[in-house]
Amino acid sequence: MTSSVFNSDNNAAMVSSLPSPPISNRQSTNKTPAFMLDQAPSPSSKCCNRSLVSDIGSTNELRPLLYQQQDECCLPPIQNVVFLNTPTSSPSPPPSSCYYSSSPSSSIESPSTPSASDEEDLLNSSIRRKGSIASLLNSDPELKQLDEEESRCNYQSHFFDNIPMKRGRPSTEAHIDNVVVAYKKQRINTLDCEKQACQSSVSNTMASNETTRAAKGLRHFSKQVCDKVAKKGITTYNEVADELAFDIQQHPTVDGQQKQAYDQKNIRRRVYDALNVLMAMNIIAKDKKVIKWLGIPDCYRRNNENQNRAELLNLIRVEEVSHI
Amino acid sequence: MTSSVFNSDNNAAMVSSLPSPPISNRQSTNKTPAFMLDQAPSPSSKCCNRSLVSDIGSTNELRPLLYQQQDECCLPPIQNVVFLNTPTSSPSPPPSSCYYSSSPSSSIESPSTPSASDEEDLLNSSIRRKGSIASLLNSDPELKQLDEEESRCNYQSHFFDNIPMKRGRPSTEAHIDNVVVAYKKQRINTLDCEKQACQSSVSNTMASNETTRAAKGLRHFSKQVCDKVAKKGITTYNEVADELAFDIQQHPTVDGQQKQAYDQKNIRRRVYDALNVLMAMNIIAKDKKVIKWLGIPDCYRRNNENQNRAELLNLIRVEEVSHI
DNA sequence: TGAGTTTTCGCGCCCTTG
DNA sequence: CAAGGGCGCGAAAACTCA
Repeated sequence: MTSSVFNSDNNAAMVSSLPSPPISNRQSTNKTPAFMLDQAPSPSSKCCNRSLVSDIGSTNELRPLLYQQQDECCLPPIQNVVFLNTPTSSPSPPPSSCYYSSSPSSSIESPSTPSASDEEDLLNSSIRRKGSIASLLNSDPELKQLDEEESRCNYQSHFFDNIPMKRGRPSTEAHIDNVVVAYKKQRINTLDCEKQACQSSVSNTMASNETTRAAKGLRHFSKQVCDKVAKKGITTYNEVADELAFDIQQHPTVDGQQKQAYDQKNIRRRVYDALNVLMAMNIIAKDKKVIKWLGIPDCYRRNNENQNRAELLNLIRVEEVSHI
Repeated sequence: MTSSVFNSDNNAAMVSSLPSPPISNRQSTNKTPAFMLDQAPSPSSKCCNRSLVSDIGSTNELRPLLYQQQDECCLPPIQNVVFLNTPTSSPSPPPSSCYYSSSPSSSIESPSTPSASDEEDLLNSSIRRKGSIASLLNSDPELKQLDEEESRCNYQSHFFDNIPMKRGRPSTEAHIDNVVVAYKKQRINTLDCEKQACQSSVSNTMASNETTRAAKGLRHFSKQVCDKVAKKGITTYNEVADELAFDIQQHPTVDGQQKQAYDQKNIRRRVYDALNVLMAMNIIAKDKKVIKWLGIPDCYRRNNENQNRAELLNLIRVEEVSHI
């Protein structure tokens, strides 16, 4: 019973009719966890709460949720990053820019797109793997933006070193280039991330139709979970899970709603995973059913010693130049 | 079938005979299957790195640990977490401050490693590692300790910085340089994180030998994964997983080695989960096999929209109160 | 290229906890 | 009993290699 069904993509269409597995777990909880207003999609930020109760017939479990919201929040939607795949279309990050929009720090995001030529190569390489999430995440549509990021206060840099690919060692110089590129890219990511923080999953609009790993899985859900919790400040598992399930289900995805195929049960299970990791890092705290956003512990923050970093950057930069 | 086996505490003894679950994935295929030492915690084993090869018959599947990877990946042994060699092994978080002290932060495979004198220890490290500090510290008995966290957020931290040393990629010097630079950069982050790590669950003093959920599971592993990545700055899945597996395996826990019971496979699987969540949050980035610590994005910090959030929080809180 | 391996990790069964 | 979450099978993705 239950399981397997989900994979088929299209079932989404028939939403209600979905063969959804018995979701034992979900059932709308009764207790209304305090806070949240149920239902409402209040557009404005606050909204959200799990309220959507689904509860349908007792037996039925599909996803009745409603509302959805996505306001600000953080992290870049994973998927967005996708674009690279598009053949011609180019990496231009579509709406991506939006994410950043509101970020206070802003200043960044100019989607200009010129793009560093070299990077392209990297991209290509990555592209082939269609969608590894990682690649998607790291994909660098925006390398160019690096500069800007700099401005950003703290981006971080470390990364750069990334490397080549393939198991064998790549040739040196090639490697170097990669490294550099990688570095740049990463910077970008960082930025985005920050900015994006604002826009949350919204962007999913695009890309998303993947249905592939990039569009589902822990990686995908955890970002959303984090954003939701961050946004709400205090919430509950059910609230998060319900919203997430709802969002996903609703996900227009233009073409198809295959996505919704993902079973709620699965999403719910994943939410636990994501929350646990966040809890482990003390980014959120949970007491009973109440989940609180704690924020990032300072320790993890990246800017403390900015200056040091700055130095390093310069240093690096120098190297970069020399190499190139 | 399968599963459950591990839980029994002693199976360690009969290593080979373990009913080990079919480890499909792992299988040591030809390439030197390295296995961990299943059996007893051999105290002195030098092992450490993925190198341990024990190779068993091809068929055998026991804990084939893992890595075997080929060249490049071979990371040096890890660890850093030195000090806790103490025999008795108390879980008590020692001087937390120390842990990181000498960490060589080895990261990716540097075969040589001359620079750090200590490295030699690494070899032995296995022994000392016995209880990785991290694990000890982090062991979370605390699932509930929310309170602390709160305080944590800003705790402060003493940081000790570690000094890095080399890491190097074998070939190309250029690359090496980059790496070095990277390393430096990362140090910065690392530091923060490290500090944090220290205090993190300090309170755990007790507990650890739980074997219960507090001592295992995603929640437990993710903290460790995070700390490791933060510390190393740049690393790889295998490095992290191997270390983690090793630490856990070694974990003396005085009384029993029940812990080691945790199958490596499980740990490895969990590491993927943890890394994915961190990736989703842009705390780390992965490119190919290289995992980089990015640090926490500012967006998560609580200031920007703080006010907004704060408002909501209050609002919610109020509700909470009323409801409860 | 395609077959064969490995690495990742989706997914959800089912055992713990509350 | 329901919420929580350990755990690991099996399949997709990423690589290797001939």
